[in-house]
Amino acid sequence: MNAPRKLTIRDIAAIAGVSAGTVSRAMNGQAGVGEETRQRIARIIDEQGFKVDPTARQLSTGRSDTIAVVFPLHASEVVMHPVYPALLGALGDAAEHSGFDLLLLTSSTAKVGHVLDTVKRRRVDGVVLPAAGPQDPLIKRLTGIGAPTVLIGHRSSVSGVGWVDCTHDAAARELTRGMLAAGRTDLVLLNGPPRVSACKLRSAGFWAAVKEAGDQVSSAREVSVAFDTIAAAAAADEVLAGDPSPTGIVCASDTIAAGVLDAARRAGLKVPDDLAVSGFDDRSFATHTTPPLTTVRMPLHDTGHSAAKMLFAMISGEPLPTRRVILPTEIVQRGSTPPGML
Amino acid sequence: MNAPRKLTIRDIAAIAGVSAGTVSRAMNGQAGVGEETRQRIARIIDEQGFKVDPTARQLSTGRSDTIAVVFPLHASEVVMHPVYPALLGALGDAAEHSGFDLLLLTSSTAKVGHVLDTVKRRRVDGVVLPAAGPQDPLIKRLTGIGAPTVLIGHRSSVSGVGWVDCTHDAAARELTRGMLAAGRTDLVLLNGPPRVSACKLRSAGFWAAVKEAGDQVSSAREVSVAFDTIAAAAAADEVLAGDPSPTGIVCASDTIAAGVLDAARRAGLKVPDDLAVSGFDDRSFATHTTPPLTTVRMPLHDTGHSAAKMLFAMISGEPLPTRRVILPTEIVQRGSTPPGML
DNA sequence: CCGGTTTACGCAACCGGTTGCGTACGGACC
DNA sequence: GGTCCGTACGCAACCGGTTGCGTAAACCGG
Repeated sequence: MNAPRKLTIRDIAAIAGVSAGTVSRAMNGQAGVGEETRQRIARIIDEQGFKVDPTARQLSTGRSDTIAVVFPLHASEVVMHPVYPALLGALGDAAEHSGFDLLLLTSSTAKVGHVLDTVKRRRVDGVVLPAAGPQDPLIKRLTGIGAPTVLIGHRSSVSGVGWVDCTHDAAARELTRGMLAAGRTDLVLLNGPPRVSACKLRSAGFWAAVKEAGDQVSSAREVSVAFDTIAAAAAADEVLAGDPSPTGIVCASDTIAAGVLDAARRAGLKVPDDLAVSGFDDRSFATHTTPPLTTVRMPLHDTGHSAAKMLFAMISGEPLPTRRVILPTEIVQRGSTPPGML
Repeated sequence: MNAPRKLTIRDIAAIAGVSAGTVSRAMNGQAGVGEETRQRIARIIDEQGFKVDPTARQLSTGRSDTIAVVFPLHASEVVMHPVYPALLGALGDAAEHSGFDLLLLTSSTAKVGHVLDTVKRRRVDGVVLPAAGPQDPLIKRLTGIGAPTVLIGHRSSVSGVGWVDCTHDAAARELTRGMLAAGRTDLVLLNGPPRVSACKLRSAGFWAAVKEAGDQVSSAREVSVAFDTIAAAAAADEVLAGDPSPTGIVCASDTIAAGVLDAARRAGLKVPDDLAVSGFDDRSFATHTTPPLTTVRMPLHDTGHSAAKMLFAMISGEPLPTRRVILPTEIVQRGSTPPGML
C-alpha cells in the first residue's frame, strides 16, 4: 500500500491542461488568469484534495505562515505562568483560523541569540512576546531584523511593535476606591516586583485612588514582594504588625493575597471585617480560600485573540487603526472584601 | 544598509574551492570527503557563521527538525492545564538542545483532521500528545501515517507509540496505606472522571491498599466527580453526611481536595484530627490551604524531558530499551493528614 | 481592416540544500 | 608498467512551489 505519491502543483496543472505557473497564480488570486480557467483549477484542486506544500512555498517566497510565541522561563518571576494555557489556547485558535502555525520558543535572557536565530532561520513571519520586561533586549533585536512583533502585558514605546494589555491600573484604582468607600482608610498595596510592567500600572492605579481621595485617607503605603505566597505572608506579617495596622490590603496577585490571608489568620484578624484583602488574576483557587478572594479577572482569551489579529495585520501590511490595545478587566467581588464595596 | 545577502552553501563551497555537494556531505558527516577538506570546510563555516537553511533542507530531505505538541482543549476536563507550563518548558528545552523546534497545535475531538493535516504538510518529525484519552483517535491516526508519537500521561497499548507516565497508582496506594496506618479505617476515594487514565490508576492504587489491609478496613468507597472545587465540595458534603462518615479521604487532585476542605469546615470537622485529606498534583495553592495539603508531586520536568528523549530516539531510528516509561512520584506530607502517617 | 493594448498563459530560472552517478587520481599489487 | 580498486570530488537533477519575461491571441478604437 504505497502512498499515492503526494500531489504536486504540476499534477494539478497537467489535469487542468495548463502550466504549473498558472495554477500557482490561480491559487494565490493573482492577475493573469482567465476566470474560466481559475474556476476549473479551483474545482480540480478541490476534487483532488490538493494542498500546497508549505515548505516549498516557504523556500521560494521567504514567508512561512508561521508565528512564534516566546515563552519566558525566568522561573523566579513566573508572573505569566498561570495564564499561559488560556493565552496559548487563544493564540493557537486564532493562528489556525488564519492558516498560520504556532512555533513555541523558550527564552531566557541568555538565549536571546538563539531565539533571534530561529526566527531568522525558520523565516518566522511574526512574534508574540508575552511578559516582556521594559529592558527586554529581544524587543529591539526583533524589530531590528524587521520581524513584526506584538507584546502581551507590556506597553512598550519602541516604535513599530504593537502590544495588547489590560486595565491593571483602572482595576487597582477601583479596588482601592472601593476599600476607601467601605471605610478602610489605612491602606497597603502589596505589589509584585516593580520592574514587572503590570505592577507599575497597579501601583499607579492605587496611588491615583489615594490621591483623589485626599485626606479621607489616613495612611497608605506600598510594599514590594515576589509573586510567592510564603514571601508574601512574611511581608504581610510585618505590615500587619506596623502602626497603623492596615484595614485594607490591595495585592498584586492572588498568590500574594493568599499569603496575606494566611498572615491575617495568624494575627487573629477577621477578613473582611478587620481587614479587606483583594487579589489579581482570578486564579482557580481564588474561589476556595477562606474567605473567597475578591480579585481581578483578566481578559486572557481576548488578549490572545487581539494579539494574534494585530500580528496578522502587521504581517500582511494592512494599516492598523492602532497598535496599542488595552482591554478591560473585570473585578470579581467575593468574601475577602466588605460586601457592596463597589 | 542592505543586508549582506544570506550565505548559502554555494558561497561556502566557493570559498573552500569545492562544490556545493561536497560542503553538504562534509556538514552532514557523510563519507566521501577527505579529512583535510572536511576540516577546512568546518573552519570556513564557522568563520563565516554559516547556518543551513532548514527550509531548503526540509524540501529536499522531507525531514523538518520539528516536533509538534498537541495541546488538548477540552475545556471541561482540564486535568492537564495546571501542569502545562512545566511540561512545555521541559519539552522546549530538550527540543532546543537537540536542534529541534516545537510546533504547538491545539486539538479538539473535532479537529483531528486538521492536526493530522498539519503534521503531514509541515513534515513534522514526531508528535507529543499529552493527556490523550484511551479512545483518542489521534493516536491511531498518527501511527497510521507513520509519525513517531509519544504520549504523556496515558499508557496506551497501541503498538509503536511510546509513553511516559508516573506512578499514580503507587502514590494512591501509599497514601491509602498511610491513612490506614494512622487508624483511618473509614475511607473514601474522591476520584476524578473515570475515563481519565490517571484516575483509573489512582483508583487501582486505592483499592489495592484496601484489599491488602483486609478487614482492618471498616469501610471504603469511591466517588467520582469533576476536577472542580465546587462540585467536589458538594460531593464531599454528601459523603461526610453518609454513614459511616469517613475518617480519611483520598482525593484525585488538589482542586478536589480543596473542595473537601471546604466541606469539612462547613461540617465542623477538624482536619486532620477528625478527617484526613490528601490531594494530587502539588498545585501551588496546596501550601496555603487550611491546613496545608498533603499531596503528590508529579515529576513534570522529568516527564517532559523523557518524552522528548524518547521521541528523538524514535525519530532517529535508534533502538529503544523501552517505549514505556513510568517515573516516580513524590508524596509531600503537610498538615491535612496525621503527622508521621507514612 | 489595421496598429496598438490588454489579457492569458507557457517557459524557465530560482529559492538552497541533498544525493545518485560519473570520473579522475592515487596507491597497491602482480 | 599495467590493471584494479577505493577514495575524493564535481555535475546536475531534484524537492515543489513562485515569478519575471516573452509571446500569441483577443480586443479596442478609428
